[in-house]
Amino acid sequence: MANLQVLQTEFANLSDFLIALGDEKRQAIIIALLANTCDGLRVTDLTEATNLSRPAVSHHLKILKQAHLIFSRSEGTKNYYYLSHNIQEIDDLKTLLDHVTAIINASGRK
Amino acid sequence: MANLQVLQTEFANLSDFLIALGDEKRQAIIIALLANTCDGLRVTDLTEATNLSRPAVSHHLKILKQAHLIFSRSEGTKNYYYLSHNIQEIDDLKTLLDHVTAIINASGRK
DNA sequence: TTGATTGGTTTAAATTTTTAAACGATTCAT
DNA sequence: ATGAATCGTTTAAAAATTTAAACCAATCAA
Repeated sequence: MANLQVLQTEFANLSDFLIALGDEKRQAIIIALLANTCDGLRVTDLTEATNLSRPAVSHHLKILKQAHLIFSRSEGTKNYYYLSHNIQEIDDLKTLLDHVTAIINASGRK
Repeated sequence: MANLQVLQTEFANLSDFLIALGDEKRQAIIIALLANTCDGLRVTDLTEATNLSRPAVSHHLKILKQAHLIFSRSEGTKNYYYLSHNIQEIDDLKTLLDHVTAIINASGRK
């Protein structure tokens, strides 16, 4: 039924995800990871792909990880970063968008 | 087919929209507008609904307007703000999310 | 016309975000 | 062990965002 209280909660829960997706640098990281989902990419790979410094990449990876967009695997000193194959937030965001359009349509018709 | 170039364009075109949606203050404005889509809300209404100052509300309204989320109508000195009833970006964002999941699923299966 | 109301803008300050330099910890090869 | 390589962290600086105070323009009522 999507009342406004539910909507507010959905919005709040998706803030980190939306902020993570909105930044162009992080979009570049996501796209680089999308291009290589087989064995993961390391920080140095991503610095080349994005023209960012290593600490900057590391920082954005942390934000993406907190937003549950990526995860990582360690082999010795090497860390491989992947996109999560099952991103719950994608479905949650679609649900939120559906709720918004439902409310807009309902009030427009009354 | 959603290759990566297309995806990059889709991402870039939605940056403003995603950034606009990610901020909690703007979420509060959106929710206030969702609660009243009949005759619109004025800046002073929104300052009460959000506990923001008038310049802050004005600033966020500008960002929301640039993201095509809202529009306004003037009656004399009074400006009424509405949610757009037809937000193209919502459909665009859903398309983008579908492309992302399609790519993730395709590579996970290979 | 005068005074009051509404609300956008500008400037500057405060806050947050982003970045880089330096450092530290761990692993691997020799 | 020793040296090299990988990469996260911390600190501080730079950049961007957000906010408020003050100001200005336009409209309306008297």
